[in-house]
Amino acid sequence: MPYRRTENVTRRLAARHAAIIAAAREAASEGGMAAVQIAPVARRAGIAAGTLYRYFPGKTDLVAALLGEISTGEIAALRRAADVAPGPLSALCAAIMTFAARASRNRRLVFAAIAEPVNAEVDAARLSFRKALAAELTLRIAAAVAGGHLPEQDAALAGAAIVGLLIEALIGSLAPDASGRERLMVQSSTLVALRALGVADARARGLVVQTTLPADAASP
Amino acid sequence: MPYRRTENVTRRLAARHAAIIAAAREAASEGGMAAVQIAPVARRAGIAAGTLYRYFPGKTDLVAALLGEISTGEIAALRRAADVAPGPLSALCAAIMTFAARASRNRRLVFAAIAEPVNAEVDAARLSFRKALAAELTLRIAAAVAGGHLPEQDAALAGAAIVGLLIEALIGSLAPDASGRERLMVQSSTLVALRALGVADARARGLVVQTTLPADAASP
DNA sequence: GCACAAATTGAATCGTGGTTCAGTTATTGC
DNA sequence: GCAATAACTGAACCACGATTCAATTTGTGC
Repeated sequence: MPYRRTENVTRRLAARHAAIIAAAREAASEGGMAAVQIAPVARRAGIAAGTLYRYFPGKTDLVAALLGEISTGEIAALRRAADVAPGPLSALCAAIMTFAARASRNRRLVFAAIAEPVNAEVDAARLSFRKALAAELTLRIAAAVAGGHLPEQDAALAGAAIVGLLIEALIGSLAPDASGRERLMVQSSTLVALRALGVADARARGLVVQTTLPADAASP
Repeated sequence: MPYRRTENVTRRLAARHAAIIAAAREAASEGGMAAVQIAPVARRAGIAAGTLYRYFPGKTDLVAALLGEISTGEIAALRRAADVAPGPLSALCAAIMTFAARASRNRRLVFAAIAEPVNAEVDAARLSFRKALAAELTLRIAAAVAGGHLPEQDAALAGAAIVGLLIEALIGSLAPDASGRERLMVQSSTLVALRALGVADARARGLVVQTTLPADAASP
């Protein structure tokens, strides 16, 4: 019985799988979801178009995988930042700022992942990213409310609202420049977001200024 | 010289032009931008596909016209509501609530118009809708700030943020039901939006409760 | 009714981009 | 080196939806 998939090959296959997703990510970062096309992505990954189909049954699955990866990464970053904060309110602030900071870097990619429809099937994946994001914030908001740091409110509604607020303020039809201004934009947006949750202005300012994000808050 | 376009014909042509846009609007209301396709729209309008091209040079122009109409209508409604309010702050509140209320009705249509990419050319039209919306709010925010009813802030950033906040809270990955709950959702969202601008909670509640919208605030 | 022009039709055409597959190359165990 | 199997290639194929256009109908002025 000649040929059994050897360790070596398995590793190469896995590497390619990753390379394909990475290529899709690059494409999306540069040109949005519209730029995630089979042929270009395959070329970027250094394989033929047909080969891609040995790794993903169809474009839908590729995009879903990409969204999944992005989602996982963003949520993880957000948690990491929140978990090192001293209290519920500063955890919430850290979570918000982290999302804002990361969205402000990779504008295009995050926007594509969160707001660019592709087709009905992929939309499920996009929705679950949005939901995960909102859910994470909702959790933190609820915790802060429970601790008496925020007024009573519908945490789920507030979570969703914050996501929308940040997206539009930072990436939607945003100020076209923002070079260098980014840090300021992130802080201002976070401020508005905190106010939306009922944090008094003075307090919010203090929180935002003293919040330090983990080193990786804005990278991968 | 037989045949000169008579008054009667002109009227019919104009009616068809309107019928086509109306058909496109219906399609978008039901299935989002993806459902705005030449053949179905033409069928709805009661004409053949080819005929549509005598009214619009291409699909892009049709969609742009649709977006323009929606934009004009929404902005007008928003102004109407704000203009009858007694002061800058209640005008702002009325504007926000009006947008929220109208978006909450025609979810699909407003979402399509504001957030569903079609192609690069149409995106210009979509952007200008978003911008017009944000600009209108920005204006009212600036006025309220000037009058000392709101804390100093970047009105443009705030305007954009409010648009995003409302969209996400009301139509994005929103609660799937909302039947009957709509009125409540609109009020809650408006509350959050006002807080985001720095209106203290109690005051915001008062504003929202006492705000009465013009009769047409939620219809065409 | 007739000549003329505009308007309309809808089937054929075209472009784009995802998907398939017959042929080729790589890998493995002996 | 060889047989057996997997992986890979890229050009051909296909689906979908916008656009075109020759043929037809409708409207106008006499």
